[in-house]
Amino acid sequence: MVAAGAALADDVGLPGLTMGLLAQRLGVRTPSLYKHVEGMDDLLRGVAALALAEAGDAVGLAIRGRAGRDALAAAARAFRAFVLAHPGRYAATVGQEPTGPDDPLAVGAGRMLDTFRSVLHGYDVPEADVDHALRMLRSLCHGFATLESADGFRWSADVDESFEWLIDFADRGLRAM
Amino acid sequence: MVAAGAALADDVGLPGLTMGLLAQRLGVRTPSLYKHVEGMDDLLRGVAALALAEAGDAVGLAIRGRAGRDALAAAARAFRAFVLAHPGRYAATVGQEPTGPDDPLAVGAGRMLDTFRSVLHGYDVPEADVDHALRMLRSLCHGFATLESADGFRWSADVDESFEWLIDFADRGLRAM
DNA sequence: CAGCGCCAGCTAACACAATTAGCTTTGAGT
DNA sequence: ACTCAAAGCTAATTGTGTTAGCTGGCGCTG
Repeated sequence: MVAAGAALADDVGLPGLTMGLLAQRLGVRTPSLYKHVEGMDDLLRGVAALALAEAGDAVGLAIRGRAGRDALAAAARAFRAFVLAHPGRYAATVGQEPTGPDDPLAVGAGRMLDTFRSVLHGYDVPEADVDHALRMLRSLCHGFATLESADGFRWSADVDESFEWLIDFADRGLRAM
Repeated sequence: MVAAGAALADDVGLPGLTMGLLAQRLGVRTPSLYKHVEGMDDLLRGVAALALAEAGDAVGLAIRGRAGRDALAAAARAFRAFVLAHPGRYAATVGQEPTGPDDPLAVGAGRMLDTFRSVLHGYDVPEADVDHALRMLRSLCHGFATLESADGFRWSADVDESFEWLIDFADRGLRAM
């Protein structure tokens, strides 16, 4: 049922995700949803956790057997592809605070983080800089993907090309450390 | 009145910005707001336009008289500072599509863009790469600032330090072109 | 100065989303 | 066959956005 909510969010956008619409899509009356979910907030946290887990899996799978520039490019592309394919569920992840360390939300985020950390292993990043580099990669990927999925890049140049350029930029910067 | 809406959004968060609360803060009944604004959507677009204009001014002012690394650092810091100081109104800017080329939203975005373009003038970026570099800078700044304002950086390392590191990274990458 | 019309407020009312309470059905396990 | 819990339903409440239609004040014009 959280899965149905995630699919609906992808279809109609996160703000369009409504209890009534979800119930309708499930062929059920609205109050029945509360037998499965505590409320809208709970649903959103569930969707966010699902998105994080799926995205983490996709990125983790993409870098399997790769290292260095290959791994970075694969991870970035997989991340962007996921956000573009599932804009609604990804949007649910921003602004969610895990309730505790074993919250599915926290473990999903942690796995994603570990994946990017392993990408950095392919570069000579000093230990003290790893956290900063991680945040940089996250800001880049998150910023690009969310701007693109919100139609934030309106002017001319080709967006795919920009993304490849961006991967290249990050790779050169990391190799130069 | 749009200004009051923006201030309220900063106080209570964008989702907390409600017609009723805004009316209350203005000492007026809710329906009276519709004499000044067409509705919630219109209000949000107004807030977004205001935020874009203010942010553009702040960044433009920050780089005055600077060039190269100085300009880049000043622009990035001003941008981040604005988003942190005004999280609500900045959040209103994402996902807004300008209705036309003379929409205040579009001109605000354009001015911001030009400012960053002038920052790039301080580097030897080939003409063909300027758009890509612009998108990279926007993704970096937007991604970092939004993640930070949504409390997306939970783990240890110091966030200010990460941001300075990120400026440095971008500077080195741009100088190496 | 009287009258006119507009601006900005108000009340009443409606639509729709989230949520809760309490009843009913159904199906699995004893 | 009996029990009970899961999952559905209807009815009702609250909160938010929005529209319709009325009203009081204030500047203008005759």
